[in-house]
Amino acid sequence: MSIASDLLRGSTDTIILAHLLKGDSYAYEINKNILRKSGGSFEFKEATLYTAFRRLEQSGCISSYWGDEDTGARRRYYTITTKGRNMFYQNQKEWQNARELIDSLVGIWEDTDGK
Amino acid sequence: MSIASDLLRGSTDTIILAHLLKGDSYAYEINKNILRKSGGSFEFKEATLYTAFRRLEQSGCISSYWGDEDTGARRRYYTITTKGRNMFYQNQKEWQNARELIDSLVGIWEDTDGK
DNA sequence: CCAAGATACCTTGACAGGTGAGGTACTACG
DNA sequence: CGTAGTACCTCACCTGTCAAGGTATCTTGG
Repeated sequence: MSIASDLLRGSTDTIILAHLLKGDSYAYEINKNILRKSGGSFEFKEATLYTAFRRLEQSGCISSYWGDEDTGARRRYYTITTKGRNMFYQNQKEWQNARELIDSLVGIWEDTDGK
Repeated sequence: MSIASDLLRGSTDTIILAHLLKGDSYAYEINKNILRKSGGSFEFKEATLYTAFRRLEQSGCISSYWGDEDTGARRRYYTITTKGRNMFYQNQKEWQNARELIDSLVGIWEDTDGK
């Protein structure tokens, strides 16, 4: 049953910022990109997706504007800000630390000390 | 400042189960082992720690008994159950999947498709 | 001897993020 | 015309974290 969502919880914002680093996009498209990149195994729930974008905008990491398509559903495009870029690099480092920490804590380690 | 706790959120139970896999222990000791293993960079907050143990016991993954030390603070020891063992191996697999997924989503990837 | 710190446990209330369930509006297809 | 896809949004609920408070015992330094 899909990927345990609590494991992704701390990476939601970072994943979104990573996509916007490549250029402006809109929530729905980013989610479909994630689905494709994960080989169909993961995408955000819609409620999670849109609240994440709102959170990121409110904290000044991204800014938005309406697309001007005159056909089909309207799209809200997002741009990553300087603050968002910094946040991303920071989060990326934190992820690397956390990953190594968890790896060392959930692995089947050999004894590290006598006793 | 320390490790972002949201990144650890989904691994709390797995980390505890991993320790109990090596033998019975008590909450405080496990937390200090975590602190030592992380090189002093991480340990659970007490409230988080004890609620996690209670959660695991209520879900049948661990069982507890009071230690019989007749000196010092009393200790509640925990034993991992068969259910807990299965849970651990399951969680460990999920962690590996999640880790790879996040790695692929927060990395600076090269283009994967034309456009 | 007594204060401080370590050991070891516990609970409560607030808060943040994820999510099910619901909604809107447009386009395309058969 | 009904269904499915695109694309957005909101609300109420649940779960896990954590600051803050508490209890009790033992050890160590002044």
